[in-house]
Amino acid sequence: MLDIQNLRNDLAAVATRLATRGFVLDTAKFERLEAERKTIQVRTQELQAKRNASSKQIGFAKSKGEDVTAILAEVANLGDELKQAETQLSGVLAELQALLEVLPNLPHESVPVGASEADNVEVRKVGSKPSFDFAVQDHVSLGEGVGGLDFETATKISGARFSLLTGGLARLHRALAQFMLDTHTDQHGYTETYVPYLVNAASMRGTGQLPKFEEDLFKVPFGLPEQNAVEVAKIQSTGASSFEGQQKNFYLIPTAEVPVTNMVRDEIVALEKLPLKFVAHTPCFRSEAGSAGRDTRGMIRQHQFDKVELVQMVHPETSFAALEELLGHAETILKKLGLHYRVVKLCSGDIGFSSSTTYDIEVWLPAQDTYREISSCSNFEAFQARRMQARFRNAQGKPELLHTLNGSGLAVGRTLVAILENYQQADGSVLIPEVLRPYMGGLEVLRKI
RNA sequence: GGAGAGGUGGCCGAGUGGUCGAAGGCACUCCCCUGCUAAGGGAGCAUCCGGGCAUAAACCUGGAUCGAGGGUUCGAAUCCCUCCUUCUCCGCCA
Repeated sequence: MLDIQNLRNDLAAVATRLATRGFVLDTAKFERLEAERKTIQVRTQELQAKRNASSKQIGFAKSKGEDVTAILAEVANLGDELKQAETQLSGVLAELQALLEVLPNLPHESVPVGASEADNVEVRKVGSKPSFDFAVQDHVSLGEGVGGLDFETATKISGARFSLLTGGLARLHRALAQFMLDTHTDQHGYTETYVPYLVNAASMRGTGQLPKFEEDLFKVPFGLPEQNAVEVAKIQSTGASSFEGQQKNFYLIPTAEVPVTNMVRDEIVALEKLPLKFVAHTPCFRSEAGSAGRDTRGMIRQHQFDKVELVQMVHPETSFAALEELLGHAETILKKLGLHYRVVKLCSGDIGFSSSTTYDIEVWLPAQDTYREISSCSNFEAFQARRMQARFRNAQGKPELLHTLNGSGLAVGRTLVAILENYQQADGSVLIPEVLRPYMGGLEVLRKI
């Protein structure tokens, strides 16, 4: 969430910066709501002050045994007016909040301005493309060739966009996750974290998935069955205010970013504990709404995939240094695996909703003859922290919003794809990168069956 | 799932309708005294949001917040309802 002070003080500048990411801010609406808010809030607070003063008087008078009927008469008709003002105020505040919640973050000034993916800026290339003196296969035929990659059965069990791994491939998948976790905990100073995969709406709101991107999530109803509008109205007409609590939803996490970052929601972290660095290996669930027809072959785009996620909560002054550091941590994995990749700085039109600055790491996939995203590392500055009220106590002892960052280190499924394609041999077997062999019981190659 | 007890500031904890945003303690900050591994005295010390204010800080002033939401009342931390959540015991369970 953006700082509302920012919008109040310099609405035009905010609108201009949001425009660079293709977002049109309805400034007229904001100004109207803000003006309404101001008058109504001032009036409401005046009425409240009046009521509070009178009530205090009554208490005071009563304690001295004086007659209070005169004061009581005075406040008698204040009630309705106040109630009306309060209702109006909460209505305007809710509207403002709704407007604010769907505003994306401001791109950092260092972010290149651009409209789409095509305007992203390549930062560096690391390693080089492997050369093959035979016709390369893609990961699907390689996986089926060495045995253990089975989309047909996955489709039977669940449907499209799921995969099933068995045997050596399943172990390689596990080996990758273990290797990544070990590297980040042993060498990069992250604390390993095991987190819930089902989270509540407040957590999704905190990191920015809700309210705007509900259709991208898997929602799991829990508790009482969902009521229809008529039933809801009936329940509410009985004066029950608890309707909300009787039926709720869980959401399957689309990334470990959600549960891990929300660890600090509504917390005030001691200064000396910063930076907080967590790593978690979790499955991720995405509905992939709107991506029908894209990447339908293979493991590139799935409803369920594993990812090792790096999350940091840092002092605002160090967040951009932390982003570079975190990006380096993700790159380390690719380097150790001997995979060729490039780092891309996303342009203003391509960065995610909550992000201020994002680097993507794209791994080389020979069969597709292209680079594919395998990690995304972002600094959210205070955007998520403001939504979550995640703070630290600064040197002056005052609570201040943290900066949050995260990045994939790495997407496990796509790393598996990259290894299959980059380490393939002429005979259809796949070499296992050396760093993974200890995790594979010493196995050096996945042989074609 | 059943029974019971709780949820109050950074932490502990008092508070059953009225000068309560909240005693006391711990921690922290500043000052004084004393002097050397620590003691005494004093002061300050929740958060968020408005208005004064076009702007940073400061200041003045108002409002909201005692798990959440709703209700009763001139007035709610306190009474009522619902929900969430923690703990203890029992049951069930990987």
